[in-house]
Amino acid sequence: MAPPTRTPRTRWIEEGLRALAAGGPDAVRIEPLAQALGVTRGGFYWHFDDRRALLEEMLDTWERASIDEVIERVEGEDPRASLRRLFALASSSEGLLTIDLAVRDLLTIDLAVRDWSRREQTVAERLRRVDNRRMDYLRSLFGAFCPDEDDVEVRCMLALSLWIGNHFIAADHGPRSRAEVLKLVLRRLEA
Amino acid sequence: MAPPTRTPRTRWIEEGLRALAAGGPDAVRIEPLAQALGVTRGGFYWHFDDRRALLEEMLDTWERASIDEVIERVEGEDPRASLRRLFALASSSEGLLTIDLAVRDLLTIDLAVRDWSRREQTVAERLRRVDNRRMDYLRSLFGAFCPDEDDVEVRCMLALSLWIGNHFIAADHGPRSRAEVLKLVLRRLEA
DNA sequence: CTCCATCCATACAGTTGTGTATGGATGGAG
DNA sequence: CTCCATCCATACACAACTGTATGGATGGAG
Repeated sequence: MAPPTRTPRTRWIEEGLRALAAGGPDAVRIEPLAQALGVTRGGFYWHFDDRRALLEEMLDTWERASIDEVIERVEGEDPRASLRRLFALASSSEGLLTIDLAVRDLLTIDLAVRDWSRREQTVAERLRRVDNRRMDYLRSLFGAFCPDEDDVEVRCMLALSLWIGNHFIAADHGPRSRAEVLKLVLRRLEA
Repeated sequence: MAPPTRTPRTRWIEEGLRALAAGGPDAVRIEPLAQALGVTRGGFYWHFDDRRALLEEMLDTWERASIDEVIERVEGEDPRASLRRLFALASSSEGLLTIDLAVRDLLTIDLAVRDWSRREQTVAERLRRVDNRRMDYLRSLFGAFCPDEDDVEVRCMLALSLWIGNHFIAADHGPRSRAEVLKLVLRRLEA
């Protein structure tokens, strides 16, 4: 049925996501992608209508992958332990997901999509779905040991902000390392 | 001495920063810039060696503008009031700075530069200078009413993360508005 | 072995941008 | 009025990419 298919759709999508992570949406160009895959653009236009179509499918893949896979990875009994695993993941590079992208890549794509969403409405809507899913999960974690609703919401916002800020902030912390500061913050958030 | 200079360097830089804010560094192209300014590229290459030179000067301008102007704007007696003004600024659009860019633009440029810094070492170094300056300021604010050093560092990291996260996070907050959540978080941070 | 689905190479036309070269305009200083 | 600094228009050479068209190649199904 399905012959060896030397360069199937998924390879183009993977490579596209890699390019997105590395250089943003403007860096996702067919010609360099083909070169990276060791072929010409010939096959690309067999799989996809045009560049837009690839970008859409890339976002489909990202949305599906990041909406649950990360959560599944840190889920467990103790909500506080899940929180710690969540932030440990932010610095890790081990493991692969269903699609052939490392966790580290998934995180970098996340950041790229965030910036992208500032200028594309459709991307913003996808990000909203993903972020809402994550917020729900965070609410379930904090809600497990915080009685106050407002308190839960505050902690969720701070946690997600921290997750993002950790990668977008370039500041030093004097004698402390970033990892140490993160540990301190986390201890505060799960108090 | 200085004739009317119809389109001086600063106009190109301004328009470049506007393009950066709107579409990221890849959107800063000479041809469209010239079109936006109502001229051809003729004059551009008189002012600048090449596109890189413009990007450098844009970053110079941004670095100088954002390293102090925002701080001057919120500075005052009460550190808690300064904090509130800081976060009020994050949603405002009033007022102009020395260069002819609105505060809102300056903030958007900030986000664009953050993403940019992930792939350009030189940009990352500039951002580090700016972020360190801001962190120092935040430390002075929190330090005014927090005795514990670790506590200060935690709050600074959270505050800066929140400032950024507020713009990069797309999640909803159930019955609450984002502004309400921000107010709750701020109350917590200045407690 | 043949056929067909799948994928690739190549060539072409068109677009958009870069950087250079060159010949002006234009207006204030002298 | 003249000159010069400042700025602009135009034209050219070049590069990179997009999308289309067309003719293969390749390998498993039948």
